[in-house]
Amino acid sequence: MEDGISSGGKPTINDIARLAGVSKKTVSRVINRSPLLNEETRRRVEDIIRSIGFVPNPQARALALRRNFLIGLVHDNPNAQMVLGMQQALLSTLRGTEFELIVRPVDRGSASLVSDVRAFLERQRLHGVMLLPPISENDSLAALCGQLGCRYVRMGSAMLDTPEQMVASNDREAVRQAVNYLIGLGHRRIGLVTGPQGFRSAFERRSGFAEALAAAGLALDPQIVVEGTYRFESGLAGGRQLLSAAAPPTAIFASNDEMAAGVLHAARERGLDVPGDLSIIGFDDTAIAAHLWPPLTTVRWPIQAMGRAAAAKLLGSDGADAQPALFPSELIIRASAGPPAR
Amino acid sequence: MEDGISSGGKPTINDIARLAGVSKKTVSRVINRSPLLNEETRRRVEDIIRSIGFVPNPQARALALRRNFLIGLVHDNPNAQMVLGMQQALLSTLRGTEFELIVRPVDRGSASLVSDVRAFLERQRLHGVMLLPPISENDSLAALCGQLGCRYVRMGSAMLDTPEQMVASNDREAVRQAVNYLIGLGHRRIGLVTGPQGFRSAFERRSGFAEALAAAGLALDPQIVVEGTYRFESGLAGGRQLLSAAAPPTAIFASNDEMAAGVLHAARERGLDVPGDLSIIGFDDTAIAAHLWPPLTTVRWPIQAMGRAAAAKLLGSDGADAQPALFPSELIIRASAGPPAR
DNA sequence: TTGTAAGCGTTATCAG
DNA sequence: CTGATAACGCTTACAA
Repeated sequence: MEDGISSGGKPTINDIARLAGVSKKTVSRVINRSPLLNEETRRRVEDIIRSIGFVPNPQARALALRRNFLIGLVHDNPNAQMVLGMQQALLSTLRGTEFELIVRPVDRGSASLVSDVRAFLERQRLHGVMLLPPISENDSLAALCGQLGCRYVRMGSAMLDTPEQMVASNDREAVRQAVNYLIGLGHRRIGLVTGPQGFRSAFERRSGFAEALAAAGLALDPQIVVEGTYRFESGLAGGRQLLSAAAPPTAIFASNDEMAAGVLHAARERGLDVPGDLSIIGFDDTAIAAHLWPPLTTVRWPIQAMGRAAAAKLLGSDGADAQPALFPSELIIRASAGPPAR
Repeated sequence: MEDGISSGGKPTINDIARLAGVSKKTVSRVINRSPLLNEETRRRVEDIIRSIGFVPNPQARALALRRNFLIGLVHDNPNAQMVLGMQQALLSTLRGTEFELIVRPVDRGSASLVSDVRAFLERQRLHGVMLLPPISENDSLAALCGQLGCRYVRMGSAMLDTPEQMVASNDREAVRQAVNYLIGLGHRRIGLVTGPQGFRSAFERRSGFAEALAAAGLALDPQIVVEGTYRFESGLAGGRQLLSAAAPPTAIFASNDEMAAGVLHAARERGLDVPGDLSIIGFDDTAIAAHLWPPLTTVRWPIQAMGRAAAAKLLGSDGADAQPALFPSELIIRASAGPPAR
């Protein structure tokens, strides 16, 4: 049994070392792509590794390196679609690497948020974490990561950090475009359902809305602005309110698709034709958007591209710096917005 | 520095041992709730652990135990809502334990599916895995888990395994109820959009459909049965086909909500009133269902309860056996189904 | 360029 | 009941 595999379990670095006639440290160097290694030695060891089907034990590596091969996805997100989209994007980049994804929902309302995350990071010794909005907007969380020596990337609606640790959409600009589109269709009285206060995305979208109106010389009538929660019900309530205003809008921008769906319901309740009597634009291009009737004109942000870039930044592999930090959104024109009937 | 914490890093089991004046093995026993331990010793060690804020290093534990404190979620799922719902449910049970969730999408079409999963399980040495449909229907995968000594729980539309390793809905029964509801409303000609062949859920739902018709003495006319893919587009196409049949149905059961949304579009295209001219029932009660117009009557299965039960089974803690394996679904009556107009 | 010895922080073995 | 001592599989000094 001189050159066999050690008893029972999977082959270890020792087996490879013995078979290759080198020390385990050399095998370790091969695994870790150390540059100071005889090219021939490397080939020989690599051949054996391949033929045996040896895979280094991640637990042992984690212990020795004091660092796990795990990427964390930390979020407290009201938008299931976004979480899942990001997850898919991250995983598509992680696939084929030795990294795995570990998902960690947190409670942004909790007083212990920061200490919870700290405990999580310290325990798991993650290679890096992805922070999704809205907790990505929490600077103490980012500071914590830095302090713990854990890489991080924040996703947000605006640049909140250095480009190396950001993937950002430009919500303000995207909403400007959407509103300009409505103005171009002939709308002069445009209502707004905002997102909840305290969300940066809500702020950015509202700002873009206001800027577009201002640029077109249109007034922002507070009578047709209502705050929502990003949930369907608030869109429904907001829509009812706007449509029962003394001078109702001919178009409504809802700060996300779910609320836009609510506005659409409100329009239906009043027997309004969309887009004939009321144009509606949403934001996010979630699955629901294309499935509504009429299909919803909305803003799509490239979550797949953002997620992949984020993963690349987190892995810190070659070309991580080449990854963009700002990702333009796109107005997806469907049937829910059109020229005003009157 | 006699009784201080060892330099730099976090406290280890050694620090606790020294402070408590016991061996590290004793501390280990306390951590692992060994029964053969002097009660006073235990208290003393526990006090120190608490006061120091010691948390055992999971990487070291994983190495020594050859078993990670991780639960895997393995899926290849077309239904984002389900994946996310299951994730939330699992996490809500894992929260507060030492376990973390690691998400692993796989490709069910791949020839290397089983070996991919094997590699994953062997590498990560998971405590347990949750298998979501449709790959949960793959018996070789389940066998693999058993063989690797990895706990597993499968989610499915029918009992595919022992109750200890199953959380199942009863899709057949649920669809029977849904179709009975349509029959009760007065429908006699009911169309069906099935799920794709090879999916157990599609089979069960179709069976339930057929059984309900048979029980009511109604014929199952193949002219108004069409196979879908569980995607919106196939629902749209299927709806168009059914509605252009020589004798179109007055009601359609779509095997999931996404296809039901497609059927709804098809009805709108023809200017049909729903539910006046056509009743529609879906399955899943995904987010979209309540947001469609009219809100969709559909079948809801208790994914949260299933996920929590699954997590309990995976952890194998007290009461794991008390967890149910079969979870009844519920018909959610909204506005998309009503009495036929004629 | 390669090897030796000493960890990383925990648990298992097997005496006391 | 408790404690030395040796794993677990890999990496980082530090030599050679």
